[in-house]
Amino acid sequence: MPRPSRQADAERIADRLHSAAIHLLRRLRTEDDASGLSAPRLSALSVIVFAGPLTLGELARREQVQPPTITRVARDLEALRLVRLEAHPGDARVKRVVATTKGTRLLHDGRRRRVAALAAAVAALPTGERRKLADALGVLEQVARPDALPAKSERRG
Amino acid sequence: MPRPSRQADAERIADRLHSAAIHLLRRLRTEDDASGLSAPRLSALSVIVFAGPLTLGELARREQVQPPTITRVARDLEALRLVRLEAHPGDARVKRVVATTKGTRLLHDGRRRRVAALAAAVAALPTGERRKLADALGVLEQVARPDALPAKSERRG
DNA sequence: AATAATTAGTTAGCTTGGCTAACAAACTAT
DNA sequence: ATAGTTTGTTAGCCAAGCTAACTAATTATT
Repeated sequence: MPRPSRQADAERIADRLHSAAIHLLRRLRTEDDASGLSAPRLSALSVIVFAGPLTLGELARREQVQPPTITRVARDLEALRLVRLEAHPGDARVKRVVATTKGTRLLHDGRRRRVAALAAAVAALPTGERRKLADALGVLEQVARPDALPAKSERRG
Repeated sequence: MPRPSRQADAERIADRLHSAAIHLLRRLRTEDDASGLSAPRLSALSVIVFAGPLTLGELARREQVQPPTITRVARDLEALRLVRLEAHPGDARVKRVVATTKGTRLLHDGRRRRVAALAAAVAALPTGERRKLADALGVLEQVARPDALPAKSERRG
């Protein structure tokens, strides 16, 4: 058979990636009960824990959602005492989100539990397969990043 | 540093995969406008198109959602004339979902558009990186399949 | 200094897509 | 005939996304 064009190849990869991501998350969602946190909350908490204190706007951009969505997530996480909302010194418009000890602890425990089932499946893979997955993670993360997309038809590199 | 245990390795992979999947889908969701179909509808339509006519129950299992969710998705897709709901010959309880020509066409066009941005990012990758991604797709799909996960602590194989 | 423009975040209200509980209809087994 | 099972629907809830419209605070302009 003729070698598929780079474009066709990329589209096939993108399509399968898309589909796999959908099914992966559906599967993981069923594990939510264990951690007690939904995927978006867990994701936001994760950013707060790992990316240190940051403003709501920064968090919204990181999470690729609109400001009102972050307002609610932050409020909910605060009600659970997993984060604190602090005034920004020097700019009274801004609020900073900081993880509490409880939040940090819950993140690690909960997240581990949440991915436990997936981790088990990964651990059950033959070494070669697991290696393939590990090798692709960097690219995957890069491709999943919002700025990975060429704006319209630029960056044709 | 000491080589991480297989378990720790698997957990780290699972964790990053989880995170990447979340961000990937968020990114893709913003492309929804182009196709006019949301991710769940597109996914369901895809199954209907590729897995041929199937019953609502089968579709629900495939999509890993509960029956009422599928009822609604099917109703919406039918309202858009993308699928038809037919009586099952020989069992009046059952409904079969069949893709219309319009549905099949829209799937192919829409899905391509939907993943276009992702495909562009993939196409922009250096060949080696793109190869890594392609190599991991099979494993990724396997891991994303619902039965890939050991139920509780069974299926340790 | 006053005012205009911009920025950060919130509130209100809508939409989609999950879920459970309770049900109707149809099929199957006793 | 009747009891139980299976298939799908209806009703009603919740989470999490969005836009539009707003307040408060900062920055820029006159």
